[in-house]
Amino acid sequence: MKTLFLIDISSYIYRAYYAIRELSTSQGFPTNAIFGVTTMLLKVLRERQPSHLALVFDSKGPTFRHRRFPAYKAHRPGMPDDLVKQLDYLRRIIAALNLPGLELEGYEADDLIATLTRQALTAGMEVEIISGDKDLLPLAGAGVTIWDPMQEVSFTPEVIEAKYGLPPSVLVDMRALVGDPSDNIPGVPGIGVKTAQKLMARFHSLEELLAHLDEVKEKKLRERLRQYQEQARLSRELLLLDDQAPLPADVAALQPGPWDVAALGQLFAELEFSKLAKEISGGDIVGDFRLVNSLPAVQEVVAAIRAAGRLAVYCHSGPQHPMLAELVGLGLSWEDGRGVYLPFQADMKTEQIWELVGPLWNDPKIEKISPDLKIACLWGKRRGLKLAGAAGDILLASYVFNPVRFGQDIEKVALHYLGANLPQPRELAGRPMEAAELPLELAVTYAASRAEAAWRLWPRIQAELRENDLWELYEKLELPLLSVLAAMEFRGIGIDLDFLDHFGQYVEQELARLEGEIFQLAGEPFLINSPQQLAAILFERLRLPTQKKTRGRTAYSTDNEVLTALAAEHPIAAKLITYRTLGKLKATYVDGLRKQVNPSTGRIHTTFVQSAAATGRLSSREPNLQNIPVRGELGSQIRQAFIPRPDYAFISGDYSQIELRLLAHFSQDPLLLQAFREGEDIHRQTAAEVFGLHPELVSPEMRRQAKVINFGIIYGMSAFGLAKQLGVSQRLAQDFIDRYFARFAGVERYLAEVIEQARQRGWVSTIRGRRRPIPHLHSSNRNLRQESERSAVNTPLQGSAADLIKEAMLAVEAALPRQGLSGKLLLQIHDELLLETPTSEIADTVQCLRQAMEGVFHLNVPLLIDIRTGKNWGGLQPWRD
DNA sequence: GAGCCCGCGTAC
DNA sequence: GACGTACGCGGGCTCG
Repeated sequence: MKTLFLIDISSYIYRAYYAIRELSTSQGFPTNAIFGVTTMLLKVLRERQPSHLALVFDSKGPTFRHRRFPAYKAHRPGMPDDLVKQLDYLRRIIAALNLPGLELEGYEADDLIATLTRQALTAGMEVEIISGDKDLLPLAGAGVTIWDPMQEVSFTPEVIEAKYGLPPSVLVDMRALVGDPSDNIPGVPGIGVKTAQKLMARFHSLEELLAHLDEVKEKKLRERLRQYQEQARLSRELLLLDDQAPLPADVAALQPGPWDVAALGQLFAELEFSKLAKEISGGDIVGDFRLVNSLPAVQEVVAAIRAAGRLAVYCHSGPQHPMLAELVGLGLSWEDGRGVYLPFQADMKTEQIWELVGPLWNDPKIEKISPDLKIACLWGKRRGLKLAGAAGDILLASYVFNPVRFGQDIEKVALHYLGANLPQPRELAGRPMEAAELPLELAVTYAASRAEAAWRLWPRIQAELRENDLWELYEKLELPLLSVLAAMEFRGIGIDLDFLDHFGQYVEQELARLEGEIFQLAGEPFLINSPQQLAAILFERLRLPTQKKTRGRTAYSTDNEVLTALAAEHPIAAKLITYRTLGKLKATYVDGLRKQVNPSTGRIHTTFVQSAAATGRLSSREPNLQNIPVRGELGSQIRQAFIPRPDYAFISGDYSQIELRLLAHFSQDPLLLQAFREGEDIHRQTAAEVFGLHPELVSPEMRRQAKVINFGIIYGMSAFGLAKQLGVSQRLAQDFIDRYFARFAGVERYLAEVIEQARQRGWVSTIRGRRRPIPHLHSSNRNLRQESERSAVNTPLQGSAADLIKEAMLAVEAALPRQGLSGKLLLQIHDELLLETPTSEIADTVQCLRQAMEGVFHLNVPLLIDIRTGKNWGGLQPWRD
């Protein structure tokens, strides 16, 4: 038997809008209702595969109920703007899904559903109503069920009877007694669900009840029913569904048609519904992907690439760094729709392949494109090749266009621009699998499709960069930087393993000792590293006073702040703090670093990720060398394990207060400018201004407070945050902030301008024109809005600092060889560059570094660096010229 | 056992 | 709820 599915679409639009957490595109366009409704529709189509279906809409104008009872639904507020905006997209998605829709002026969706239900039953069909609305429950009956796919509940007459104690047919009469304030249906005052259920169980209908009112024992109730009987009748009339709406009686024609997959893909891409886009994309990327496994065939490929003059590359390997792994194969593409795969594991010798392919790497006339050119550069370096003609890094370019949308994920970029699904290893193999382990024939598709996608993506992304004034940032800064980063990763940094191991042994002993003491004090052993178990010990067993909840607010926090407060209460707290510190050192920095040492070189090769941070900063991973401890006696021991090559020394150049200097530059605040121009200690100067003292009278405590205030300004901190940080009252913190802005009025004005501009155009920018979308500045959610304001304030400062140090890296790396110096960049730690240089060249290298870093941009204040040198990273000493 | 989230801690 | 940007560890949960 055929089933007609009737979808109460209007109510789902509202429900999705209110039920789904704030959801919008990276540009701030609200998408929560679109997403919710689309997900629901796809779920219905997927799970029920309906042959007959209709989306039923409410009519826009007044209905017979409004004419009957003018107050009907009178208190309903109009549709929120954020929802109105989404309707057009929904209309287009429904059109692309090719689903029939019904709407009739003067009728609510419920009436149309009732009418269609009657028609379908007459035509011998069953009906499934897709709705989450109670109003439709009376329709349930033989051949009619109501299903809410979002709650996964199905209402049959039996379910309804079990839930309400009444058959569906009586529900209307029951609700007529209760009324519905949200729709202004009056009902009988003083009668609730319970009473109404009882009455209906006894009398079975409103009219029966009114006809036998004498039989109602309770006097008050009886009188109320008598007094309000007309109102109850009116309520029933309003609630009763009209199944005689003048619809064409052709339910058999309500059939879904074929999807317009291209249109859907385009819509989902615009809306940034990457998961949905993937779900509907007719399938994997299609193309002609060939295995090339003979040397003559490789020669033909090379010739074809030379003729094309451009080459897209995908380096197929495991997830490890190129310095620790082997290349499995190369995916290559030089024309739309086609790609080849060169395996390094089958019949051909790796050396022979590289002999043929290497000249392509070295040839600047052949432009290179890749999802990740830095990796290609590194694999080349392993073979002694220099990657020339680097042009199109897909992930990097996508990041420059929008640093927050896709992460480092070629699959998402391809889906967005090409509407194509790049198959994952598990899709190809039918089970979870490491990419590098894929059997040859699957590796061909995997790698060649990625190269081919990069090939087609590049012109698209390149055009987008040019159209948005981002081309220069890409071409002049980020693209050349990737080669510098590759060189830094390739060099790695030396590690004194003996030192690290000895330190590790010491820490381990200390940990064992502390563990014993902690168990003693706790009275039982437990997992100290488990916040859950630790909280149980502290707050239940030891009955220590609880401090605060965790961020999820599910449990009591045991973080450092809490333990510090507890230190006054119980000796266990101080030991836990030390245990945590040491445990972190051991697990993350001793053991973690140990695992990353390249056994053949004794060096650590981090990966600098150029497309990760929303502000334009780099990040570092496996291992993260940008968060090696520096504070504390024990922490700095870790830095001492980092050493230069024999007869080399480390040089570190550290921008002094670069973000505050940028603040002075952007805001043009006279006092801040003056402070930096006079070379003052900026925190002391701030303290002098805020506390109204002569700088020489500023105490160390005042300076410390001023430093916190300065950081707070950069981060958009509130009085609450400042108070917490300083350990003063919120009132006093607000007072500090007020006095700061009274003195540095230009700063206040600038920060307000940044937010206002971001509000207007939806993004903020940095000194080199990098952009970051700030989507939620108009949000009605205060948290989200304030979070956006803080990002808007912080990003131009943090991001401009990132721009400048990146430029300095290019300058240093170019200047050193030009001056015949062999010092090399090893690490970047956001505002610091670490180099190693032959001991004999230290002085010259320092001068070169200083010039490069300080000369990178002429701010309205001096841009200064602090230089330190030394024989390990932990013991660097200030350099004196 | 893999994969994910949480709580926490490290850096700038 | 309340300070911006990252990454990584151990515990613990879910899922297969």
